[in-house]
Amino acid sequence: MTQRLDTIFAALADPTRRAILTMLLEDDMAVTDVAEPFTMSLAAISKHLGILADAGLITQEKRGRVKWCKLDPDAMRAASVWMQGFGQFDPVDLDDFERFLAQEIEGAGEQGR
Amino acid sequence: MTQRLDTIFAALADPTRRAILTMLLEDDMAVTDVAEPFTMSLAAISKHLGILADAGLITQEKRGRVKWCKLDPDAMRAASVWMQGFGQFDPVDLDDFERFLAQEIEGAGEQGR
DNA sequence: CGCATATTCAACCGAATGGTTGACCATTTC
DNA sequence: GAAATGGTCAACCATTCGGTTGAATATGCG
Repeated sequence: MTQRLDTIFAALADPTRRAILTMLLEDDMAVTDVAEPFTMSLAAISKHLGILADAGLITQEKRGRVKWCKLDPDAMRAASVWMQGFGQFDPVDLDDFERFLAQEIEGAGEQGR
Repeated sequence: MTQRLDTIFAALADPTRRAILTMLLEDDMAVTDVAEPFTMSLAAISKHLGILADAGLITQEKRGRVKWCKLDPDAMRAASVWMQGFGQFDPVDLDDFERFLAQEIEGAGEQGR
């Protein structure tokens, strides 16, 4: 479990990867489509997706020559459970969250690191 | 905000730092006392605490020659809010969490990295 | 004052991270 | 079958990370 949290939090620590997760919240996507809004190479995105998959944050399924990426909430839930132990947080204001998402998606492709 | 999530998740990605946070859940502690259960050097722990403080996960206050470390739930809440946007997770079973904590604290000092 | 205690600083080290490029493999399409 | 498309692999590079050690800086105590 400790091992798992390591990889989950490490995966979440990168803004590109978080942006990818928020994109996948909209819909499942092929690797190439995930890469489209970013300025970095396809190989780099492919690596990021690999890290997300290792952490269990997404699953990848190959159908034909395209590999579909899909959000998998289990890992995030595990981390969330851990964090919530540190205090009972207020229920999330989903409007706030949507606004935040819109902003983060918008900024997704702009910078490398 | 994105910047902040970077440092928060990066801080949480290290098992030593998570163990420190769980220790601080019990009570505020001086740096030396935080270091006591670990096998690594005091300087290393001091660095870890600096990273936790930078991320806003703890605050440090110097009183006399001892620096007290105190959990600060705000940063964790910010990250938790972000994560909860990915799915409405079940309310946490606090008994489960306590059991998990006991286990993690126990194992805290055993390994370097 | 002089010594012990609490903590950080600085330099260093090996390993991991995030990115690049170019070659490669697999699948679909003409 | 040849060419285009989707994706990964491998080697490389600069930077960051997690740790070490030894010296330095406060602060408290007899």
